[in-house]
Amino acid sequence: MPRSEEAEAWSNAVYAAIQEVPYGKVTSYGHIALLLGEPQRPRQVGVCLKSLPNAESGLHYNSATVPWQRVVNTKGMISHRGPGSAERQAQALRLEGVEVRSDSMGEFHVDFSRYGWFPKHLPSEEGDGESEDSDDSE
DNA sequence: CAAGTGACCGGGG
DNA sequence: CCCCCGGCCACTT
Repeated sequence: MPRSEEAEAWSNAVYAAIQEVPYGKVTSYGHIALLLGEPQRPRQVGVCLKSLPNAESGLHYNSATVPWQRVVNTKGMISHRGPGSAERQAQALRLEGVEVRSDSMGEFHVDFSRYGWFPKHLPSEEGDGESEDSDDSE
């Protein structure tokens, strides 16, 4: 559990932001941090997910209400943090219709050009042929 | 209390 | 394209 109010506020913000990720879409830790106005702290986003309570916890934010599976790293890959954890995440995404393919190295990969959700794009990067991310109109 | 680690990211070599 | 390094900050040893 968080040690301070500030830490709890941060984790709550992280969970709320992740809930904004649409069903069947994925985003990155870094982008969640960006949405929270803290682009320099993608690691803290992961820390919060690590401490995400179980569905049985009874808390408002838990593994059943927060789509933790929709967050991967900036390379679109799922890192193996624990035994079977990556497979669990991959499976959860597949149930949402997200195509997750595994390479020979046992790592799972998602195609951002098809399932990526990045509502905020950095300025000063415009004009070049980036024919992706058409910003869904909900 | 100090040092190490990590569900990460971007830049430089 | 791959590897290494600094930064960030909570949590662990």
